[in-house]
Amino acid sequence: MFKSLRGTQDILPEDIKAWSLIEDISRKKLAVYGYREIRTPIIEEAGLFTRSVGQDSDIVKKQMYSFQDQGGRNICLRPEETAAVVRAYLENHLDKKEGFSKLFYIGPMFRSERPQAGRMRQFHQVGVEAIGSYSPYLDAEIIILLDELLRGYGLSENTFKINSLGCDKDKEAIKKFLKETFKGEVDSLCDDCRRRYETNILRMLDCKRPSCRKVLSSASSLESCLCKDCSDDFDKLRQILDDLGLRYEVTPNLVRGLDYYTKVVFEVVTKGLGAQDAVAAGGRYDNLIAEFGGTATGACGFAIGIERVIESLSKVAPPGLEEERGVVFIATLGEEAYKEGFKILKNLRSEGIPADIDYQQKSLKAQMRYADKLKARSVVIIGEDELKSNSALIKDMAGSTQKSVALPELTEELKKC
RNA sequence: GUGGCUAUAGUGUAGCGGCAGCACUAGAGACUGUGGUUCUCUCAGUACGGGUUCAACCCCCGUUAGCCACCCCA
Repeated sequence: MFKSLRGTQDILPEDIKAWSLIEDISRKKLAVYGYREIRTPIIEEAGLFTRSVGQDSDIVKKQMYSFQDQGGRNICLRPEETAAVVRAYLENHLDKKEGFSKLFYIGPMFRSERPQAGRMRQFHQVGVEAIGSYSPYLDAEIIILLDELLRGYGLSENTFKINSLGCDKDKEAIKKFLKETFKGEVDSLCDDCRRRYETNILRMLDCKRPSCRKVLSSASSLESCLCKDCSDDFDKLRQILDDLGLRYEVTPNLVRGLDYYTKVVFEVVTKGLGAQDAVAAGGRYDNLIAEFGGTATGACGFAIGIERVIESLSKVAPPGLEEERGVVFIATLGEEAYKEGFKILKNLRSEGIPADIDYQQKSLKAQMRYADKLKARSVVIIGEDELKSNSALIKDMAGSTQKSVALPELTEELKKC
């Protein structure tokens, strides 16, 4: 027997309701905010991500599904979509056509991590990318949009964490500052932090070990490393969010794992998710467009983890009941009646009335039981007697009443109920 | 990738080194052609591969998968 690959799952009909709900709410809200959908390929040139996400990031180093295709090209399954959207933006000259673009996507991403609750190897994101502005108002809009989306899904207990990494120069300055500050204290840090000191020094700030926290606390006020512009913009963003009444926490140790982030970064954690509690995250990436060969311009975006939203939703709110289709069930007795019933079935469906029939020609009792399971609103019953009089019985399942109707009037009659 | 825990019908769960039970679900039926309640019957299981033993679902090892934490991230 074949099984789905590790870290992948089938989304069954019974689960689909939650998924389409999230997709529908997202599309509606994103349209209100002026975002337009973009779909990019699932496979991309691997270099797209090594360049943008970062050579040293875990995503690139050990989580990408990469392979060589028949032409010897290095291909990978996209581990995230920001880089792909920027690639598409430049490749299709959106920068020339519209200058400022608000784009969103919904789709699967792939990372070969060890699976655990809220962490799949194929997972799905709804994300937005607004390209073409440096304004803190855009940052604010995006954070507000994220808040509205999450609330729209039904997630209300969200904590917004924000921080500023500063521009490219500031980021370098911060790294250098950290390198020098902790030069003499590397030995007192945990194994992970010693590794981070070499590979991704910013991540050290994220360490949860109390001993490391103690050592690192002296560096927690990185805001002092920001240049005036970055610091002013961060202040401005906070001011806007305050004015709009969005609650957030400034989290100085919030660092994103993707290299392209600059200036403001944010993350939303929600309840009921265990260790993988970030439902959404994002930030600015003002260098990426130029990095990919475009004219330097600002950009900002986020991605929401759909599985995590659903997971969290299932903890806070029980799933709703199955939607009523108001289906009409056709029950027949005998071959001739079945033929007639099959015609009626086709006519009802042509009229847009949901209708079903049994394909095994079971006993009437079994057909009725099946009709009940389908939550049929009415059942059309045709047997020998009905065929003789060219009529059918319509049974109302809720009221348990039935009446005889001439076949030519059947569809009209069923439309009424 | 590291560590820990777990694995019994489709689902949820008992059990014992010696015939694997229960509930739900599914299917059939309870006087000729009528659902929901009730009753009866039926289908269906010890994840996989080794080992110990007269005998393994049970003990041991490995594999796989899931869960939890780390790591990382959505």
